[in-house]
Amino acid sequence: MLKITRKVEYALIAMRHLQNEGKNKTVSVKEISEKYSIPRELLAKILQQLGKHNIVKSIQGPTGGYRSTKKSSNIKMTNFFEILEGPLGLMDCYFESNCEQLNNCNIRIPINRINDNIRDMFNKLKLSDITY
Amino acid sequence: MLKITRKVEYALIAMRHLQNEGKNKTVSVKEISEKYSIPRELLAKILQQLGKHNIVKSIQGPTGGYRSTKKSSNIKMTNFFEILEGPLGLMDCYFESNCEQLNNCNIRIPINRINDNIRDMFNKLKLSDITY
DNA sequence: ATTATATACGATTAAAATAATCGTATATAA
DNA sequence: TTATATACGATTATTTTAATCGTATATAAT
Repeated sequence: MLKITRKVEYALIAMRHLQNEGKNKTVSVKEISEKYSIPRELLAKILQQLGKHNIVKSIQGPTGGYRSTKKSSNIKMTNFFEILEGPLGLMDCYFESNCEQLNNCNIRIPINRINDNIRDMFNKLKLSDITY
Repeated sequence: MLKITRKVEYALIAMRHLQNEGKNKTVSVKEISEKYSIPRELLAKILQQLGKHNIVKSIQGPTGGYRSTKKSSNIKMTNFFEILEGPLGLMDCYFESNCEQLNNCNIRIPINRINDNIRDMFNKLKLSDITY
């Protein structure tokens, strides 16, 4: 529990790489996938997702690839995670609750309180805290 | 990602129940499993695990069941989680590293730093923060 | 003593979530 | 025109988590 997924792991590795190597050059998925032994197609999809949300910019065609766009110190980790993994909560009922047990669930309130703390923490944490 | 597992969820529900109802009486797995619609065998195993670590005390035979033992304000959530789920880290290499990529992994250090923060947070958080 | 009702626990099976791959389309620099 | 890049839906494989099963043991009540 509380593990980050490979998807997020790969995304972070790629972002850090773009941050360091990709300042003034575009970096292809191939280059990153080979350097860090990440399945190419999977990484491609991850970067596409990040592209849709303007975390990176894609350039097509040969000599194409990716660059980071926003200043990573502006990107909250909560956002970053949720782009890749959807709503971030210890339990699903933090966001939506079609849970049948809901009525006699006795931990919902305290768990949601803790969830707020975790979200606070990841709101304060910026992508740059990882990529620098 | 970052979700608590059903195992932990069930454990917390049971602990809160023991805390409230089980002050002066033993509570059977059956009672808890029925009240909260938790699979009985699964809950049994969870409580057995907690029993081994003296978080609860088991009494066998008819009229038997469980009681909570330690004061829940003394139980760190880190411990509680790790009894049920093993080492608590965002990535496995926080604890052991037979990871081949390790050399050219570029996010290990920052991720581990964040992990320390999360562990700090869950060390300060006590079971009683959830069960009261 | 016998019975009914509890926990103990290893082994197995089922279900769900993640990870990886495949196939086809499109963009574009050389 | 060709080679090399991203785009993306669909499928398959793998791993993790959840649930169940079967058998053994403890013990209170009768």
